Amino acid sequence: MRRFRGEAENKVDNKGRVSIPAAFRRILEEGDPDWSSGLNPNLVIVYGRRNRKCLEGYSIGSIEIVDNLVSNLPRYSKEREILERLLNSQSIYIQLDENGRIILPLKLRKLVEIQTTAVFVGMGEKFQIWNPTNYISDMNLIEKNLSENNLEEELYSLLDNVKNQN
Amino acid sequence: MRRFRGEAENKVDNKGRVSIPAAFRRILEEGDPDWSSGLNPNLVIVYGRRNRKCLEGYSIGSIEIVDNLVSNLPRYSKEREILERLLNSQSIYIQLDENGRIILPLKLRKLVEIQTTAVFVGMGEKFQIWNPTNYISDMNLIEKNLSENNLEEELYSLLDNVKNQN
DNA sequence: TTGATTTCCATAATTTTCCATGATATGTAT
DNA sequence: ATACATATCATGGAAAATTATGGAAATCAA
Repeated sequence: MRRFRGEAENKVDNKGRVSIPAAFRRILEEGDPDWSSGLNPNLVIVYGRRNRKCLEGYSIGSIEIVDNLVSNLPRYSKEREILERLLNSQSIYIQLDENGRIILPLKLRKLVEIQTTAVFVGMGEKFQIWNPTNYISDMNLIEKNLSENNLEEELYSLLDNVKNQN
Repeated sequence: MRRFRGEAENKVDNKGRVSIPAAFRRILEEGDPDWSSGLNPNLVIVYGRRNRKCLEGYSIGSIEIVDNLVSNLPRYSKEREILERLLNSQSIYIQLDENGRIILPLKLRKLVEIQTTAVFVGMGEKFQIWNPTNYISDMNLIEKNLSENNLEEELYSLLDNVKNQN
């Protein structure tokens, strides 16, 4: 499965319309089991991640993996109900329009402080949508953390450890 | 099967009429085997959940899954009888009207303290209907619980464990 | 009849769809 | 490479359809 990669900055009009970057559309199309040439792909936007000033976009395929994991938990267990709250109540289906745009409801724009511009950030199996300024801050925070503690090499070495466990 | 996602706050008039959020209607339509374009879908409202100040709405398809689970229990077992009580005697069929509304009987509104406004909360295979204030409290309770006990990570890791069991 | 319930109509606000345009890019033949 | 034709993309505006909601007429029940 191909992944969401790269960054793009697009305009948001006062109805909340934004273009999804063309590169991301291709991934959404591939990831939507109902999609076929000529149709407009669906996606899911999750807005409920704690401590995170951004929205997250998932292809239908990716979100179904998560949904199915939740569905395998005991139906009325506390854990499942909490997860449904975090994942389902705090998310919405959206379908791209004919021009490759979606509309971000006002509620979500306010939540992540998006007004006239949105940054789309590829994150592999999902992508994020940021207020441009907040995105820069978040990037700087990561950079700072990495350089101050010289973490980069250590971080990448994590990858090999994971591999060894498989 | 698509899932109930997102939150919506709608007015309840003094006859008990409320609009079902349009996004939820689509799911109810898809989930009702008798539905076809032009008709109004049915749903089931369960009001028998203990310790929970909300109503729960199921598509016909979803409630049948739950019903079947109950039917798989020994016919005259105590457990089955109790579950039939909670799920069957404490629930009703409702059909949407021409405008996408249902009427919530006074009895149910009193039960969950709904007066002029109701919040609809997507919970995957079902949705919940809350008094707005009670919903906020419930959400805060979850938040608090998650952050105080640093449970979020643990909760998400549950998903990975589930995966490993397959 | 009288109160309650259901059906039907009306409307403002929102959302969706459709069309238009300039900017980029992609391609093709000379 | 250059020039020209063809797509695709990001964006704006406006028409059309849908939603949420209130009120009134029609039906029903006791």
